[in-house]
Amino acid sequence: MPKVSDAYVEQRREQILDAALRCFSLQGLHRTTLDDICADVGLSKGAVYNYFKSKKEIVQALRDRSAADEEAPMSPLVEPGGLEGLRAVAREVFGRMDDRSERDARRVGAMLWSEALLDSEILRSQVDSTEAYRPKFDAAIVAAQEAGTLPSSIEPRALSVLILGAVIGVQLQHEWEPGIDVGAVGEAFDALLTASGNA
Amino acid sequence: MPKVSDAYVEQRREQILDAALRCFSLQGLHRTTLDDICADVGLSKGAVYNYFKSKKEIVQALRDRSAADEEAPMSPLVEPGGLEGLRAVAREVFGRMDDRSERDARRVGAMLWSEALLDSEILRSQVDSTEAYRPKFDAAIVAAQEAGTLPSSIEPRALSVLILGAVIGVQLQHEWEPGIDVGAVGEAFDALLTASGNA
Amino acid sequence: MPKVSDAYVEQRREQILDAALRCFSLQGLHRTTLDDICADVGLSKGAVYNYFKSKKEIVQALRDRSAADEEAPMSPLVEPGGLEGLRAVAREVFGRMDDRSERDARRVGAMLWSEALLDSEILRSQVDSTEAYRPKFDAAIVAAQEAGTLPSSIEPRALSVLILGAVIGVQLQHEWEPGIDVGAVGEAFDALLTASGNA
Amino acid sequence: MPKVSDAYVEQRREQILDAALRCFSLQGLHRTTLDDICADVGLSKGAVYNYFKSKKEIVQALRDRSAADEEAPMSPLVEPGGLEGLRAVAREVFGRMDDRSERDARRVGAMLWSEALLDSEILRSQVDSTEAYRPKFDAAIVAAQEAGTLPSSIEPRALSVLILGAVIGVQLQHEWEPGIDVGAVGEAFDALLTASGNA
DNA sequence: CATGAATGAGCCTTCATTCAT
DNA sequence: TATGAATGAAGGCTCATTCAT
Repeated sequence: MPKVSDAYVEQRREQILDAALRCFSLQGLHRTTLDDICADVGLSKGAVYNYFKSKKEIVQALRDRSAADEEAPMSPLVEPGGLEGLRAVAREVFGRMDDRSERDARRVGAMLWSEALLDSEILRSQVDSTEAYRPKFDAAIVAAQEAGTLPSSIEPRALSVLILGAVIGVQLQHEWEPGIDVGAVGEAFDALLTASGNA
Repeated sequence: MPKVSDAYVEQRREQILDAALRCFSLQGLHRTTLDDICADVGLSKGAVYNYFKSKKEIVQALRDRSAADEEAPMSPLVEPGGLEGLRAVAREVFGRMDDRSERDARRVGAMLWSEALLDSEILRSQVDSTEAYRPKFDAAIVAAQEAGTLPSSIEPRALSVLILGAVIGVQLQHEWEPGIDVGAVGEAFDALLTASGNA
Repeated sequence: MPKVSDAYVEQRREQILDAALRCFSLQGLHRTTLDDICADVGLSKGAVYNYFKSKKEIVQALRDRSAADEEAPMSPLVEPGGLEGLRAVAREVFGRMDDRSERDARRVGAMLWSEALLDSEILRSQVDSTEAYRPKFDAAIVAAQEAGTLPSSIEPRALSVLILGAVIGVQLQHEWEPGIDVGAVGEAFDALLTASGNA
Repeated sequence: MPKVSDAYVEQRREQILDAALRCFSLQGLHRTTLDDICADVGLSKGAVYNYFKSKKEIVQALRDRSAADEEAPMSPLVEPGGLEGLRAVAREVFGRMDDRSERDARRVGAMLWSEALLDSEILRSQVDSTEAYRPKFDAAIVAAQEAGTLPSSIEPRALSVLILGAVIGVQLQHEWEPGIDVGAVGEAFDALLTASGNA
């Protein structure tokens, strides 16, 4: 019978993950030490190890936590769906890239993209979360094609890879060069998509 | 004064970089040790340190070396330029993503994208090399717009960020999921671009 | 002042010691953690620390507890005493080495033999308990010599060391190689002792 | 091609093992840290790890090294063999127990007896080395029985276990209580063995 | 009395870097 | 130049012990 509630445990885990996110964003996954995280969260090493049994588990938890955040902006794919859905998602996603409060999450997210190349568990989580909403992407594309607002010659799956790729790549460039006007990039995407439908 | 010719030195450096590329591709920048690289290249640690004064310098050299490889496929931007140039570049770039012989380079390249978030020198090299051909991108886009084959409402710079982003993001996804059909993605890109010009 | 009876306290202590014995037998004195013991006994760490003020004290208590068990089989040394007493003790001791229910106690006992080399308190307890019955050994030997059933040229003290040593060493070998037939070893001891008396 | 000779490597390994033996004898296997060993041998930790890849490997090497030392005193079992061989071995073994220069080896040896209960590799080495000379023991006993100098009713294997056990147990007692006169114990053994043959 | 979260010293191990040969 | 033994600063993780509830 635990002395503290599950909510307390969950809260502690979140605190630790928040600290880890800050540290990772600042120093990277590998240069951040457990001591850094402990100092940031204000707990001893032993305490942290009561909530996560290894550094890798913290990284995993962070990766899993971000999966949820990635799914939210995809809802327009279902409703209204079609071209409008794709445009709404793009608006949302490109728009959020300037949100300061999510900067650490975006940076660490990008680091995990690299980590996924080397760590099969990270990769699994990464791919799973991407594949979770790819069908919605595909469906929206198909709907747009059927509505005649997107060239029907394009393979839906390929286009969804292309669009998701653009989001990923623009986000990376934006972290490299914060001066990049992601708002304009979003508009360019919107214009391109819209124009291609009027062909 | 060196007893050996510059060519010999350069050759040795290339051998070491080749070995490092293989190791980094396999184990990542941080998990690869100098011993791994030494074992791969068949030299002692002391020898390696005669050509690079630190592990970081090896990483830097690799990053710089890849800059050259990135510039080559961009030549169609100048000649023929315009929409055709953009399409030719895309064809080339997406086409190369399936080239097995460049897989290590692509993987390490992707790792460096992440490293650039943390290391200002890597970032500098990364941004410099990107910015080196971005003007050509922009020029080709402007040319296409003037030729009426691309919507003139799109901000050229934003579109170049979007396109480069797509390349980056598709490459990442392809490394995560080798099953992705990058050829089809290239075609999708081509179709999208072409269609938007006929609006 | 304690709210609970001494009997309750004693019972709890015994439960903890039983758990510790199982853990130590399985993992050794040093590899066993307090958490292991707590898990085995089903108490929290705080509870355990209410009954023993350190891990070392648990080890000590176990060592002290085994002293009692070691004294019991020695009673034949007094009655009937002499060669018969020695033979009876040997029968009893070698016979018990196959008792599954005492296996953990034997294993931990052997671990404490090693620990006694390093810890003066364990050593003290170990030596005290051995020396407690050594006089009886000596007396039985002397009695046998006087009865002419053991060579009088043998120094009693030396023979008692030899016999106790044999018991210790056979027990160790038996734990290393459970296949050893300790019954036969007991008979060999008996035969040797008997034969030497008929010289 | 190693810069240093194999002999140099072997010498370094021996130096480290010697240091480890001193530390283990003083503080035990578990309380001794790598730093203790490094300080004793006068090398850095990194250097020690060039010769042994873990602390456990040092322990193993020590255990294996002692196997050789244990075999040497057993040669009389073959020549002259029989009862005389057994007596000669006993004389040698009990005689060496007072050798100061082998004290650390004896103490660590005893610690390994305990460790063998928990570590299957140590156990393997321990049992292997014991079983290596047990056949010679058995053969000498059989020879003595055939010569009529040992009761033929005794099972040879059981007697060899008993004798080896006596050596082990006496050694342990001697380390606990250095005051024990092992010379006298050796004589007691000799007398017992001799007397039993005259029955 | 019981609980178990928190502490923090300490341990084993790794690895970039140096330097005598 | 090439070698690889040696260095030593960290880093991840463990665990006996404490103490507020």
